[in-house]
Amino acid sequence: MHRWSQLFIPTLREAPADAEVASHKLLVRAGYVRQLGAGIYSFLFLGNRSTQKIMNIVREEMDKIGQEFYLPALNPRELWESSGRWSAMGENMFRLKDRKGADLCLGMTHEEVMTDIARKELRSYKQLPQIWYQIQTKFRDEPRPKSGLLRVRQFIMKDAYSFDIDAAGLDASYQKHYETYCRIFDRCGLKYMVIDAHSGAMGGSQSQEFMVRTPAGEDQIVSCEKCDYAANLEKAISKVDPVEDLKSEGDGQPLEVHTPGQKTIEDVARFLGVSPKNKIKTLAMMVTESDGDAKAPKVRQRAVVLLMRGDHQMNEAKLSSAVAGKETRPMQEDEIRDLFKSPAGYLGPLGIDWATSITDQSKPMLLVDKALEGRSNLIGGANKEDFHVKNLTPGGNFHPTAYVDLRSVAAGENCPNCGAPLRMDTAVEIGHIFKLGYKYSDSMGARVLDRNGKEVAPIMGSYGIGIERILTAAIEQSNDENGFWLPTAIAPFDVVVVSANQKDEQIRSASESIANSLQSSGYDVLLDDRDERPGVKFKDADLVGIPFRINVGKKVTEDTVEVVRRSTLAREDVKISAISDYFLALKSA
RNA sequence: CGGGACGUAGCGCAGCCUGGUAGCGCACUUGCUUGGGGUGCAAGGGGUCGCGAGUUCAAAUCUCGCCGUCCCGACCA
Repeated sequence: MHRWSQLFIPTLREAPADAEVASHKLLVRAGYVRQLGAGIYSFLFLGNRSTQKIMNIVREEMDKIGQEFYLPALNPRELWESSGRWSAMGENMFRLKDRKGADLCLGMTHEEVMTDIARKELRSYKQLPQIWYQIQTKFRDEPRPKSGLLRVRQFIMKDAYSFDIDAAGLDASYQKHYETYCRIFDRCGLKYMVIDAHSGAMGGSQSQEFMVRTPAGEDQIVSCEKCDYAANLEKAISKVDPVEDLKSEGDGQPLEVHTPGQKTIEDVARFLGVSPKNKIKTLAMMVTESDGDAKAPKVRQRAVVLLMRGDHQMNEAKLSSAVAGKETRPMQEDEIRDLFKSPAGYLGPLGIDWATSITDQSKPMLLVDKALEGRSNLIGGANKEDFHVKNLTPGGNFHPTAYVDLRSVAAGENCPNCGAPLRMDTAVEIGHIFKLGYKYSDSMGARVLDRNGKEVAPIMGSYGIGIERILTAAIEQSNDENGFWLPTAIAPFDVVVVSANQKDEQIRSASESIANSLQSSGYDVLLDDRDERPGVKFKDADLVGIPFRINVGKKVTEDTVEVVRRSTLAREDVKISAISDYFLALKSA
């Protein structure tokens, strides 16, 4: 049993001025954390108790499917060179030199170290599958740390890695993690959802994120109320209602129309009396490509032009996938003139020699959004100031390099599975499971012998959970102006026993004995034995996230105390002799 | 990295425009008081005014540079 009077729980009446989101304000006010620098936080007594409980849950569940390791945060450069990520990680990686001048970095993730162990030690399919995990500190030099503990530069992650002999094995390891993650987040008492995620530059075939809805989050997620479809906006797809194409005009060949001063989609559509749905939006981008020479790569810029339906928005993550993760940026004015021979506002696909396939690197690419596939008689720019073109038909009078999905889903569009309207929410990512494939075993040279004595690369998965984000998300889900309440499993204490008046001997001793008996029944009890006025103690009790409170006051003369549930503030008189049973019943309920 | 704001006691802020004794609330210490929702009274302690340079007889205040923090954007395996 812990006595408040002996503890360091520095609660604040006011939130720090630079805290914006609820969890940040409350974590500081409740004395869980203190800030040391941008995206760097110290965990004090209560904060540490909570994250330790979270880690214990994670550990208990992970131990059922894997083995716990503990890897170094300090990594040599050569290791990261071997996977190609020393340069790929860019500025997000903290780098330092040792006294001999050798380069080191602080680990952002541990595919490299795990794969290094695997390549040195794993020899046979008989040793597979393996699931190795750790709970360890990660360092990422985020360009913009923000929102208290939501985006930080040093944080604790449970990261796990699986090694299997084949894709079926990976499926099984992945599924184990899926189920384990559900158990972990269920035990932590979170309301979460699992969504399809964008694979990003990690590649890989499948990836799902565990998300908690909250306005404080940074991710946009799309979900269907009717069925279980849910995806990150970076990945989400939807059904679009069919659009009636315009009738061809004249001989059906591209037909220039004078559109003086009409530059935007809306202007042109209004001017010509058509819907933006019959217009083509032309986006001019440049992609940075290298020739793949690892030692002295030649880098060059190449034009990539995107065509979208006039009323659709381009999604950067989808574009990134379409160009295999290469860097893209909008074209500058002179680059636009070079390619289109026209000012912006009148750009279109005609008159340019486009690459005929994705593999043809010699010409500019024309990527057309799938929503335009099969459409006809669209209106686009003429590549000539003050002119647009009618009768544009993809695959007819111009030929896309490829049709790809580039479109951002919008709220209210139709679910790809069941057709019901989709909703959009912001959310915070608390876990991510990932089929990596052969990326690291290939690049780093991990090999085992298969059943036929043939050398093969093991197939990998990686799986992460943000420990502090579980705490933060729980607070975002359950707070009011007076504080927050955590699920019992991750709260620093199960119950706080508030002695309303330490000077009243009967109240004081009743508080002691209640706290003692609950503690010996297996609850984590905090006894507020401070010589403070009751109001101060109640305010603090409401603030610090403990789910239950027992008020010990004047009613002790009737052998009665008051149990307050923080989430609802519902209170109930309970006989002192029945208090253990009362909590026992709660636990089994 | 681009745009914006801020930096004065542990926390929240005023003072700066118009240069001249550094102030308020909370917290803290001591005493009394009070005892079911941040009790009241009194007396105290605590500040290189982010750092550095410049202007001036004199700088928290004006000028320049740097650092730090937050917000928007870019970015975010």
